[in-house]
Amino acid sequence: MACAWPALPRGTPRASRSPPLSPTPRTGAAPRTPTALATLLPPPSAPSRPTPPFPTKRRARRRQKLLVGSAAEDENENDAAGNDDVLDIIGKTFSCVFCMKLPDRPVTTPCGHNFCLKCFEKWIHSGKKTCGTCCAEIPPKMAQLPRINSALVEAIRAAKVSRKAISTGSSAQYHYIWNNDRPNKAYTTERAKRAGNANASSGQIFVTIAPDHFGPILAENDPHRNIGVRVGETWEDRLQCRQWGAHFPHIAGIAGQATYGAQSVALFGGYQDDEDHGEWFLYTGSGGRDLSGNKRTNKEQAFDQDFMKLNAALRLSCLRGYPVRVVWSHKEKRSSHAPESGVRYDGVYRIERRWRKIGIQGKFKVCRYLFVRCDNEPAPWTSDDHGDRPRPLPNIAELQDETDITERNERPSWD
DNA sequence: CCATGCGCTGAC
DNA sequence: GTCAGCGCATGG
Repeated sequence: MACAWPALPRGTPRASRSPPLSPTPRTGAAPRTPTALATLLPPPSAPSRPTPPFPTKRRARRRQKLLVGSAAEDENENDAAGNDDVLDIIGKTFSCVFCMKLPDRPVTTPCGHNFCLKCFEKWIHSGKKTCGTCCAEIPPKMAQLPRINSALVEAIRAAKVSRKAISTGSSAQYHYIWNNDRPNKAYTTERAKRAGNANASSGQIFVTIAPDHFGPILAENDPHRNIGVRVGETWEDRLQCRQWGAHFPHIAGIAGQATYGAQSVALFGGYQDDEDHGEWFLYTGSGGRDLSGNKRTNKEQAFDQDFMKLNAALRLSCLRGYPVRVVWSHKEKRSSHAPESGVRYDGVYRIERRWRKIGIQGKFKVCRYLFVRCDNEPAPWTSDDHGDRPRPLPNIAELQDETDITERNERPSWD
């Protein structure tokens, strides 16, 4: 398959479609009724109920209206004359030391000069150890792993597009009753105080999405700010990330249900087999680790992973083409695309392939997933003023000899 | 109910 | 730097 992405009509909003109420039991698993887990809470005037924690009645969700959403708005792309000056200034001030153009995936040296990521790597690989502008030394650490300067990315993008007012629509009229008793930040119970935030409990959940909501978090589910969770939004830690709904589990890297699908994944560098290329990456399933001794995690593989539980959730999302939210942590130490600090929401991806292989550790099998970005908003590391467009699938070397492969075989779940 | 989970902290 | 091990949230 040369191109896995169907050509979407230009300007078609591709976001926030909930899966069908009763997923067809293609996998043989019993379909779960979403409403069983979740009941819409009564309006504020109604008497409160302590549980369940989230309302999960699946309503038809409003189509997302994003920055680069509608065809009508696209017509205006060329009238940004007022921004030319800004772009000029940015171009002069921040241009790539190597190619002299506006940097693509910019990285910034401590001396304050910028490179495209690719140009920087070329520069380093050609043996250079100093900045091409001021000859200041480039720290070995940066030479080895340059991190994309997301602030500059933002600045360039802001100069490129004249931001249009976002129509917010009506905000959700309900919120979770149980939430009201919780503080704004993570907190520790009396019993857990000794270990501080290590044993913290989540604070309020600020967004009104159901815990099994697929796709982006829209303005209508953000009654506090009315903007939704935007690509690039960054939080201090997993608990804050949870509070804004991007990824609910506190420790686990996959949010999902075996018979329903996966809502989100976290890239934390916890699995050696993970491999990142920004717009696509290879993700490793969970499990296969010995958690005896009251551990929560363990780096060492102790047995094969199989497609049960969370790994099955990812497999189902792959089959159905559901959108999966992705958050990245600064703990992912091997990637230029990871944030410098905190946890960042990077938009929705689809899982195009799923297979298994012997892990890097050499003994046991791990579940593998090919994630490809598919979001209406540009990624935090690019200065593009548009979201993802169809692109060919990457060539995965480890897939050459693999026979047990699942491919996405339904059209992607976009509106 | 029990098992799992790519966190987090203080203590070395 | 390494390490143990806790509450909590979630799935089953």
